[in-house]
Amino acid sequence: MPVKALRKSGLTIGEISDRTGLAPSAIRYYEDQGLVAPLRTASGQRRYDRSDIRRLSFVLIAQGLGFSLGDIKSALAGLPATGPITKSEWSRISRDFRSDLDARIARMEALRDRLDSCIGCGCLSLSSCRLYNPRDRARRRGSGPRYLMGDRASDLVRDTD
Amino acid sequence: MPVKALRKSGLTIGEISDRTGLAPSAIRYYEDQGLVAPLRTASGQRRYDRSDIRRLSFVLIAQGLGFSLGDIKSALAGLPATGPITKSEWSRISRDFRSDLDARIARMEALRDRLDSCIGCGCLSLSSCRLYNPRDRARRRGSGPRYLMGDRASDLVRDTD
DNA sequence: TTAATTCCTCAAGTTAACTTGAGCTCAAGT
DNA sequence: ACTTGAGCTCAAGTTAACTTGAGGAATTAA
Repeated sequence: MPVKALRKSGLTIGEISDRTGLAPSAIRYYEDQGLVAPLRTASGQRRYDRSDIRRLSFVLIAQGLGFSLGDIKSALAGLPATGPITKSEWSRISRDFRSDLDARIARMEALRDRLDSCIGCGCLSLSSCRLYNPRDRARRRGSGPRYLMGDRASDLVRDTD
Repeated sequence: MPVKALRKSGLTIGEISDRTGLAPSAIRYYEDQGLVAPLRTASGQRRYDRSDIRRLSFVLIAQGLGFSLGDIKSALAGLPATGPITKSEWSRISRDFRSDLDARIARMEALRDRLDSCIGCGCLSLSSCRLYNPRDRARRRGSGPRYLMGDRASDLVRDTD
């Protein structure tokens, strides 16, 4: 039989850690959160597919851009939980993710371009200001109900400050 | 004397809350963090300047874009802790903040434009990939030392996945 | 066959950014 | 004068995203 026929059954968590820069504990945590689903050996050790490196790299990057694991899980929804991911599947992710990214980019650009004029002129207290986009990003940390950015924008309509 | 001569001594926390959409508890928290410094009445109640609405709106927006309160505090450093903020002062903030914003925008655009090709082709595992920018954003949550995105990029050089 | 690594699970700790609640004071309306 | 709605402080709880540590099993290197 061909020399290079037998492939290892998968990558260990340590190898994945080395390849992605993620701590093993973080990788296990992502598994708990349903972001990655490695196989197990008979003795219970995790074995990852090579494609999981790519998957986890995506998690890392999207996270660095401020997306929550929940956001990322949604973006990844529909991909096969295990096994290689095709180029067309990544393309779909790309399309779905793009609107999110575009919205964020637009907001950043608006802040960048308007910091002078917008903040300087008091526009920030207008509910119509582009920087307050109620439909974008439901950021929440801490507990209990918290209204989202822009939810009470009606209170901001008066521009007397 | 002129009819409208006497101005109220300042805005209460409730008024600030209504105008910014921030919960009073959040506003007090920001004060603890040094982001705003209201005066106090003889009895100890907080009294805000009108300019604090603008200041807090900036906090809200920057936060929504993923900046930490620490980042924002730095951006705000140098502004007078209390009293009105001039247009030129906001312009300075704008300039200082702009490079941060530009870096983020660039990274988002890179991800947006390269999701297909970059992730699809395995470029994500290259340390040279633009999406891994070691100098950008030291995100940390949780405890203990954690290496930053890109710190171990050398482990990612092999592109065999 | 040790000895050293690496891995496993599970519980508990950590940080940021707040919220909630208790207990009390203050201010505003009638 | 009173009652009710704001405010105040301080301690403790919460969520996300992990880390750390204890106690134990499995792999790998020598």
